[in-house]
Amino acid sequence: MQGDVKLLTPVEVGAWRGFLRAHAELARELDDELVAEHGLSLRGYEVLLLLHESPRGRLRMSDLADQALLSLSGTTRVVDRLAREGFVRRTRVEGDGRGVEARPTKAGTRLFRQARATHLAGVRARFLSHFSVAELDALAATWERLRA
Amino acid sequence: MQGDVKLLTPVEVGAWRGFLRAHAELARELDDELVAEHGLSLRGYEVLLLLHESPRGRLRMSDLADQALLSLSGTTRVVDRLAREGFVRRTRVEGDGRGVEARPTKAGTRLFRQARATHLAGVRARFLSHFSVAELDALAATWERLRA
DNA sequence: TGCATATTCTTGCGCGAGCAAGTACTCTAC
DNA sequence: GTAGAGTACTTGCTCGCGCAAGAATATGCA
Repeated sequence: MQGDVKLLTPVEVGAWRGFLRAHAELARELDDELVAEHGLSLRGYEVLLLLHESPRGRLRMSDLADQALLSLSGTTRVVDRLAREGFVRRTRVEGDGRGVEARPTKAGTRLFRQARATHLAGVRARFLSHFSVAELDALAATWERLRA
Repeated sequence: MQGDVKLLTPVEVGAWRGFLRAHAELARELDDELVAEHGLSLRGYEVLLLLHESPRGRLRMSDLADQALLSLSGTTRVVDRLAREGFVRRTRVEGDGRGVEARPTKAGTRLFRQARATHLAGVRARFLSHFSVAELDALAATWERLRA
């Protein structure tokens, strides 16, 4: 019965489960850190990041959803929360009455900058610092390869 | 203001966000696949896997929680669901009346073997197949390094 | 022994997520 | 210009998760 399926080799298990475990632990730690120091979830940070990175400093809900790998309804609620706390504002899209854009308020930008310092330090300490530039390059290429 | 913080280099961004994105997409796809073909969540699969891998074919709730990187209460509910569907059974731990062990039923083992075929094929197709053995080895070493 | 403390698991509660249905607006075709 | 189809977002619902409190059992120590 076991023989029906070819199981993974130890190396394969190491590469795959290590990946899963690394992600689970990093995500949890980085989220805890942001929440503890800024009261901002990793999701909230990600949204503020995407907004700040976008060319016009704002994004339509659907674009935000795409970039955040989040459902549209999920995006609505993240933006709800950020808006309720005063970090983001909704505006109607010029020329399309159906559309809504989210953009950071001043307070949102301030929070983002502070949170970014924490977050980048965390990512460096827990992830980036373990690799040489060449290794980072190899990793980046790795992820790129998966997308094809 | 921007100058206060040293931002990530493009390579760093590629390595880090690629990692996040790869995980998000793989996890979603593999979960969808298992649910569609076997009505089993990735969590449920993981629990069945851990139970089947464990030396005695069963695990205490707390050990299962540790290995699954899940809270104890979360573990209680996953096992609840699997038990309700008849794939897992709870038994009291011999010699410790507080303890509970989970172990697969026959149906659970059958489901696991079927799901494993699907899942391994999915992991190979979406992840493992993109790498040489040497690359897998490097990846495994990568994750090992993060744990220290 | 017997009582306080610790351990193991479950339960109550609230939150963040997705799906499907609802609402509001736009576009197409006649 | 208006009906019907399409698009963009929000809302209702349900589910999975963690935390904190609770229940049951075990342990330590007088």
